[in-house]
Amino acid sequence: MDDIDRKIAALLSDDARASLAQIGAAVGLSTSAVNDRLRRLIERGVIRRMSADIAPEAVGLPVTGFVWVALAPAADEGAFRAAMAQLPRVTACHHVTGPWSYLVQIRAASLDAVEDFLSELKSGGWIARSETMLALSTVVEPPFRYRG
Amino acid sequence: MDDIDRKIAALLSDDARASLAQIGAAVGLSTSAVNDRLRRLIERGVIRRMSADIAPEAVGLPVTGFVWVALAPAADEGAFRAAMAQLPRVTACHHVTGPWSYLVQIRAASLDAVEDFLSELKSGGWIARSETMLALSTVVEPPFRYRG
DNA sequence: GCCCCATTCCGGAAAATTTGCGGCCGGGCA
DNA sequence: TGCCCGGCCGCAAATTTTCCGGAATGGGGC
Repeated sequence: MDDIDRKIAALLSDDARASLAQIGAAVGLSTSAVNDRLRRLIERGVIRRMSADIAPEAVGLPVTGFVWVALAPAADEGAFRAAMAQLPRVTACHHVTGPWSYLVQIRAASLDAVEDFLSELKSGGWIARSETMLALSTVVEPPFRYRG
Repeated sequence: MDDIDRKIAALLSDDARASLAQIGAAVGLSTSAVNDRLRRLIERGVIRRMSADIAPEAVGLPVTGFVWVALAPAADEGAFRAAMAQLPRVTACHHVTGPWSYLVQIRAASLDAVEDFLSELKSGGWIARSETMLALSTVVEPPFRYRG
């Protein structure tokens, strides 16, 4: 994990389709050397995947919501996590410090869909309390992974 | 933007290195047809980019922080947005509903680095008030784009 | 019904890229 | 000095992408 590896990681973060020759030219290595490093970066888990960043509006998911969740005292936290990990509309879910236990980010087709999501959370018996905020506009956004 | 396009988008979200032949086999099209559709998806902006998802810990950024920001009344909001867009440590920034104006997500090398970020925000004169929460653990996370 | 146009598909050839070697070089070490 | 090992290079084979022309498909207009 030297500077060249970091530069390769940054280049591929920007354009995962860059050819080995292009990368090699940028970092001063042959295609073979770049290929070796790339293989090692993937093996070591430095590169977790190559992913297409999909425009959420283009697939009918224009709404971004943030849901603060306080888990119910009796809730099965493992099951909650498993459920969040499985839902394709959940784009992020973190256990956080502060008054809430989880911060869940979702992408949805409409405000109705956001409401449906909250209903599911409640009827699942997981949450004691929640608060939802919507994104009005987005300045910076990580790549969106469309999971169908 | 039919079902096949959506399936291609989903497949490439999962693995941007899948060959046209593999995708073709999955959706029942020839490589040429898949190539046509891929080109159009990119042209139309449905696919915004192909990106390598980097493990943040592997590049020395183990800390995830969420900063809720209330902008100072006199703050230049455009400049604030431009600054957020430019900072490589800012992984997300949304204008949101609720008591705060912005939600800023960052990746940092340490708690000290988080503090430094907050100091910069304050000394920039942008924020009236802020609250920071840290991620204790992560259940779901979008791809991380390493920007150097 | 018929023509025309646009769109999307296909197969195949050419170009580009990736992959899989063997060999070379330089640093660490006994 | 001599050996070993990691990392690099160039080259050739295999794979993939790109770039055509031409064939189906599905409306619109007459």
